[in-house]
Amino acid sequence: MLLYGVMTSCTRRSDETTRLIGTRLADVGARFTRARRLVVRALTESPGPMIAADLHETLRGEVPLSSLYRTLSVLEGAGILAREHGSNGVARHELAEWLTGHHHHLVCTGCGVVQDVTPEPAVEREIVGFVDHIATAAGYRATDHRLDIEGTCAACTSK
Amino acid sequence: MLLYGVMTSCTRRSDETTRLIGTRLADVGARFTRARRLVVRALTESPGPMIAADLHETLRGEVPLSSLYRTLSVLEGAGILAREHGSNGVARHELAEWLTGHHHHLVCTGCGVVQDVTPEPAVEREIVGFVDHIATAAGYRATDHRLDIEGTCAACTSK
DNA sequence: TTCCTTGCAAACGATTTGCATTGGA
DNA sequence: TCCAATGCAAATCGTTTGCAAGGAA
Repeated sequence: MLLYGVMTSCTRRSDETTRLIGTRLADVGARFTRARRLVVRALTESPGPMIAADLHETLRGEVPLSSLYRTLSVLEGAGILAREHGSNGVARHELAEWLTGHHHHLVCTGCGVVQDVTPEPAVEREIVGFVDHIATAAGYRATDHRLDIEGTCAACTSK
Repeated sequence: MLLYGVMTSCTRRSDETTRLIGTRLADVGARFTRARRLVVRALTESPGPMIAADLHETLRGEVPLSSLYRTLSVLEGAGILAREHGSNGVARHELAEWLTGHHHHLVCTGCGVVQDVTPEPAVEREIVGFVDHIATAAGYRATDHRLDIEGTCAACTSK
């Protein structure tokens, strides 16, 4: 069985996640402020990474853009968020994998939505095996990998 | 056996590649100008994708920045180049896969160099299988995939 | 009280575009 | 010849930062 949309199905654990995040912030001498809670919550409830503009709109004026960017920067510096860049170069933000679990991304070329996918453990093990094989053969020591799958989501396929 | 650095080992075919590119440009009503030849050559000789600033420097004043960007845009519009975005959001450019063959990227977290890797066919087939499996299970129809392997290259590992 | 955080406005850097000029088929 | 391509300067856009004001421990 394949799990996807991990975070949305884990909201019952959001208080535990919140506690972990508070601790991590304290570790780097930062506070768990209102804006930071709002951003973490929005990302926790999202099925995939979000860009700053989306967050800004979702938080409807609660957090001005510059503060939002600073919030994202602090959370990333604390290792709570991860940043990546979509095909247009705009930064996408999501909770780090130590909070969500390791996962990959399905990118719909139709509507642009990005969705998390967690392969079943056996599949992920195979992928890791190939990644190590490829890296080793090229003289690299692999530390991480990112698999983006492009395609059309169910809704866009039926259009 | 693993092949990597595909393009550098294929320079003997660069005249054929050049012809294909000229044809493709003609198809979209564009000319194969000096600047476009220079950019294509630089990318053909590179072991991996390049950012605009690198190209600008490599072409040492031969092509002003704005023209370089327009050149990249035209070549991408014609399907000759592909664009992706590194961890800092800066666009990286490379020849499209119909010219280079399908490949993935090894990203060195030490020196930032990005190198092409072409897995052996059996490995690539397995990867495609997993990609389809994962996409299908989530209701997507996979059309493409991108695998970025992060790690440390031989030089950085020994440092 | 002491820092951390906020919000506004201004600065930045990568990329794009208007416009007059140049150049290639 | 004629339309595409060029190059400069100015404009965009996402993102970052200086600085003074506000807030939590």
